[in-house]
Amino acid sequence: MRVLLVEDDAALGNAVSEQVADQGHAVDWAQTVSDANACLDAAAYELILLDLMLPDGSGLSFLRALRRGGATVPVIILTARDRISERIEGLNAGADDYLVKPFDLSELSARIAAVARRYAGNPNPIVTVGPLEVDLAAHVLRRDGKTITLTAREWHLLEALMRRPGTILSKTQLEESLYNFDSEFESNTIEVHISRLRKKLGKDAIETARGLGYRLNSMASGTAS
Amino acid sequence: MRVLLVEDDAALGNAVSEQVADQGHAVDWAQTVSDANACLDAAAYELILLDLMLPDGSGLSFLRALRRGGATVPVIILTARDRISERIEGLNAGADDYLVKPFDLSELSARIAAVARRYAGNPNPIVTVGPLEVDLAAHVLRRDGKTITLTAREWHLLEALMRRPGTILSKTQLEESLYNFDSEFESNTIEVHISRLRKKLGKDAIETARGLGYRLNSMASGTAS
DNA sequence: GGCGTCCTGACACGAACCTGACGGCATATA
DNA sequence: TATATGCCGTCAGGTTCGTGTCAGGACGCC
Repeated sequence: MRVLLVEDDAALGNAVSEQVADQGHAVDWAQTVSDANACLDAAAYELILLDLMLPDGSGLSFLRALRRGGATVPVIILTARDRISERIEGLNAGADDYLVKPFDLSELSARIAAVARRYAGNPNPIVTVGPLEVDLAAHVLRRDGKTITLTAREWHLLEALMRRPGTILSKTQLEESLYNFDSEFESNTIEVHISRLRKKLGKDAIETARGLGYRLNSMASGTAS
Repeated sequence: MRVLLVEDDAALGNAVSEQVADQGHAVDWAQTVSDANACLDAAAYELILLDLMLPDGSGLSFLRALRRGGATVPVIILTARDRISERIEGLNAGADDYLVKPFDLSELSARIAAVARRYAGNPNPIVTVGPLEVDLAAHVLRRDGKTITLTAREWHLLEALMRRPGTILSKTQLEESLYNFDSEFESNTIEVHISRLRKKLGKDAIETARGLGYRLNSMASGTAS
């Protein structure tokens, strides 16, 4: 994870950033609100550790501005023990959590790990074409609930076909999308890969248009052999 | 939201359930672990408030059992001020948050609101993948009850893979999550670390997809060599 | 039927991957 | 400071398996 630490106290900042780095995360340490904003402009963070008492402005309004801007990044507030109202305000301003200073470093670790776990990620978009469920990002393909494994070439081919479902793509076009150049020679590579794909996806998943090319059949319903 | 309160102290239980109800949520109040289990069988909850000191068993083991069963419901722990280790253990056992007794009721409200907000869109924290139990916070890894120790690099790699179980991650992606930058030139570091990880986790814990990358195999069941 | 296009099993090559070994480096211990 | 320990990146040799090629057959179209 990439973590932004916003904290003006040098000693605490050092300790925390070291601890976070030890946990294997990349840390950027901002000492002021304007530094923090600069960091946010420069990089994307998965977690922000935010001190509320900063020299050039309130961490609270920084947080509120962040949330108003639609940012969903988890924020953990670092706050003093006696400022209960501040903690409440922080949570209401959109913080996910807080740590009371002085805090145990192992507690910090646990909380960061909790956020990391929670952060685990939004699922990838899944496209369905006919009976096929495809998660292009994860390279997961399912048919009737059963997962099908494809090779690299087969994925590229399927991706090319899925980019324009229903429309016919010529062998030349498909070749180009596989190899990024037109093969000067003719070969039947595409035919072979189409054949291999059909064997996995089901015979009718890909339709051939004689003399023109191939297209994904979004209506297919047959079964794989 | 439907909230399950597990708390044996009558006075506190009354106060809390009243407060939660005032916030517009439905509350069920269980005074023992077995009561709580009965409630869970009977209804689905969006939030659990859990006291750790209960007459008929530890709230911690209740929580762990809950998580082991795959439950993703947010859990806020209610704990005494002086029990820091308990709080940490609680977070590691899969709690999302804790409140230190005695707590301000308005703070409780703020925390519930925070959970409600967070609950809106976030997916499951990952604790077990296949035969592996992973405690990211404590950096403890278990397989078949036996703990396995990993080196720093191995942890990062495993974390990256666990963040998206089942999806294929390219070597480049894995490299980035290890080093926070793309290595300009190629080495087989990832391959080597994958090999070392497999030796510890079991051969089939990580699947390789030739030409694409690697993925955690959540179905793995073989034994480590 | 005759022709061209497409399908598909078989096969061999080589890229991608695995893994044991080694040495550099950092940290711990005395 | 000297020694020991363990992690990590590199390398080399071995292995696996994806991929292109080819050939014979099937199919559609005139």
